[in-house]
Amino acid sequence: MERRMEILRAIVEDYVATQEPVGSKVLAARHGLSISPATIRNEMAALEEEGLIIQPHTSAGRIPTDLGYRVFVDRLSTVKPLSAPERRAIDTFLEGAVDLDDVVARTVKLLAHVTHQVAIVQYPSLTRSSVRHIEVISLATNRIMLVLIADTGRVEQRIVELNGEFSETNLSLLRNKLNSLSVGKKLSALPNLLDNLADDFLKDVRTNVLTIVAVLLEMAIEKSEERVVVSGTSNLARHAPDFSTNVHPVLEALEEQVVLLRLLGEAVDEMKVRIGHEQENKKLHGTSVITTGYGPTGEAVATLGIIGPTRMDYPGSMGAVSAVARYLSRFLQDEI
Amino acid sequence: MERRMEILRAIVEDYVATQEPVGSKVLAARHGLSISPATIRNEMAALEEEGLIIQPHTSAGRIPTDLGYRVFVDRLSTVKPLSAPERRAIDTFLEGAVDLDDVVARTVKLLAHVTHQVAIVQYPSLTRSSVRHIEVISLATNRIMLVLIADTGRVEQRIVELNGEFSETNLSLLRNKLNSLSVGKKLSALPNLLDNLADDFLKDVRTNVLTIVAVLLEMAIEKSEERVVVSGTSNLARHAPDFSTNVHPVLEALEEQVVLLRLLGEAVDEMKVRIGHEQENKKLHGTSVITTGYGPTGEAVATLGIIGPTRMDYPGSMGAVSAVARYLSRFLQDEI
DNA sequence: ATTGGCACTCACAGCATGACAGTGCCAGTG
DNA sequence: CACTGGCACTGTCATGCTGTGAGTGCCAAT
Repeated sequence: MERRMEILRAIVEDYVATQEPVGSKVLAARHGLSISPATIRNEMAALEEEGLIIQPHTSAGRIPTDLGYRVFVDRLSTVKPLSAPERRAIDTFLEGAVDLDDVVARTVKLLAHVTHQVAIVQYPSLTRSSVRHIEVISLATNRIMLVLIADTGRVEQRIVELNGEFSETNLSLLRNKLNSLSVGKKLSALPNLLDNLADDFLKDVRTNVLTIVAVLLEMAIEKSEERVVVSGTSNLARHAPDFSTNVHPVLEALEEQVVLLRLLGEAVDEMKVRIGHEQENKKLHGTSVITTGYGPTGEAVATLGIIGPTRMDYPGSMGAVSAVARYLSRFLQDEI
Repeated sequence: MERRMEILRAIVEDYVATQEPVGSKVLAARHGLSISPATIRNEMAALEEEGLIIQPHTSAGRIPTDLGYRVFVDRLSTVKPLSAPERRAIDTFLEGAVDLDDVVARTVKLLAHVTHQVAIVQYPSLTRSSVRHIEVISLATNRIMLVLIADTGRVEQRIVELNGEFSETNLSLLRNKLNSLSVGKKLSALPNLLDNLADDFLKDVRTNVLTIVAVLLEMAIEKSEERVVVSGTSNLARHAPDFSTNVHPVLEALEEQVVLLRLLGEAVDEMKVRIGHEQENKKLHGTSVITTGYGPTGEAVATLGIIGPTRMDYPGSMGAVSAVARYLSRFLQDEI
């Protein structure tokens, strides 16, 4: 049984490396297994029986099934650590980022670069952030801008059109109240915290205050998980000989924020691997996704990951994803 | 001579529609030209002599060269107007956009959708914008956030780390000075306008003021042209049978901001078409680019456009690009 | 100047062929 | 009883051949 798993491992590694169905002979030769091809054939038949490998046609070697990859991944005890140059690359890549946009943009490029896959990075989730500051800026007599600054470095702004005038006095009153009520609190708590805010204002400005609060809540809650960036789509071409059938749906899927967000899922700390048909989205059968959470405090505030063909280098990619997440978390802790 | 051009037009249209080399016979049949195939052959030979068309191999029909497309496009007097449903689609698509990010994101999706090509939209250039407001927000004792709001709707922010304390009094002094000096002025004028600002402050905060001004100028000038968004990359797959050789470099090119910015070029009002080898970037030979400027005042503050295979529907695409630019300009005028 | 006719050229699909990689099965061996 | 060598079998793939058809260029006739 142990030997059979060893053979599965060899098949996966060989197939990932060569992209070609692997037969009993080369397997015996290339992988220092001290058993004969005939024995391997018997084991292979058993593996095929279990649904872990298949042969594309009678006279071909075997390739792993999604289930085969699954078992392979589950039996990995350690992910491949990054090489020294890779570690240095990460450092220099992130160095000198000026703001969160910059950090995220650099990270996603970096991840695409080290894994040679398509990288996806989600901005820190607003619902998991706390308020650092809320600013209300007067742009014109009946027009203000709301700026919401979260402790994760995210900044959201929105212009609000008002009815009639809103005095500078009222503005600073509002600003103070907003901040004293909400700074340090979770964004998800805002609706409750700001519930009665308008009562403290005179009747004639109350509707305006209500409008502003409504917009603020919209910014904080509704738009909250919205931002995701993608990089390295050209890597899809690298891995795909059978292309236009294969890549078109994937590209399509990657263009939809909703799909991406579902792909990343709820931010959790541990690494997740979804292989081929394990994914709900039909367009992404044929690809695997590796995701993990990241966050400045060590607690996940968002997710990042990669997506690539099922025949990918799992140990390597998993190592890279986890390393980049770790670096990013550390960086956010220091800088933002 | 006029007839020859008519034949070129027919060849281009037929080839764009069918994707297949077009021969003299079908040309005579399908395009109501009241001349015989033999005559067409003679004209075709002449067109080939002039370098406007070629035949991929001896026994095949003709396809236009880049130069052929060029002549075809230059002789277009009118671009195809959009259909009523398309116009309605634009309206509903842009309706309800809440801020500039939203507008730009919707526009690029829209453009990709109506043209079935890859769409590129540049954010309004900061150097062509004027200052609407500058805000300085205190986040912590030695940490402030600078927010720069431009009249084009663009908002840039940056966190600035300070040396030691910076009092609330100084903050509002700085805020007032910054705004009174710069509101309504072009961003490009900021360096001169803010040159002596620090002199008005006491010595002990002067370095901090200098830091802040430096960051502000960096935001305004250096980062200025930086933002471009792309959508519809999956459309590349739609048009490409000869794929992995063809699309990989294009995808690569589209991932580089620098390339995109060079592609869009200086924002100018009139529509530009660059066909195949007319482009500097080698990766984009084989594609054509249609760009045009847009801006709320009718004056171009940025560029948008599409990129697709040289064998594209030029009249239709040009119509769509110009219409979307017009709608977007109008929308910005009203809303932002 | 235009056209019908004709010989000519290639690309391409269809088919047969042989080489080859890999398998499953079976009988023999320690 | 697990392992192995041998062998017949199967299906893919590359190769080469052939006929067909689309399309051309040229020429003589109108």
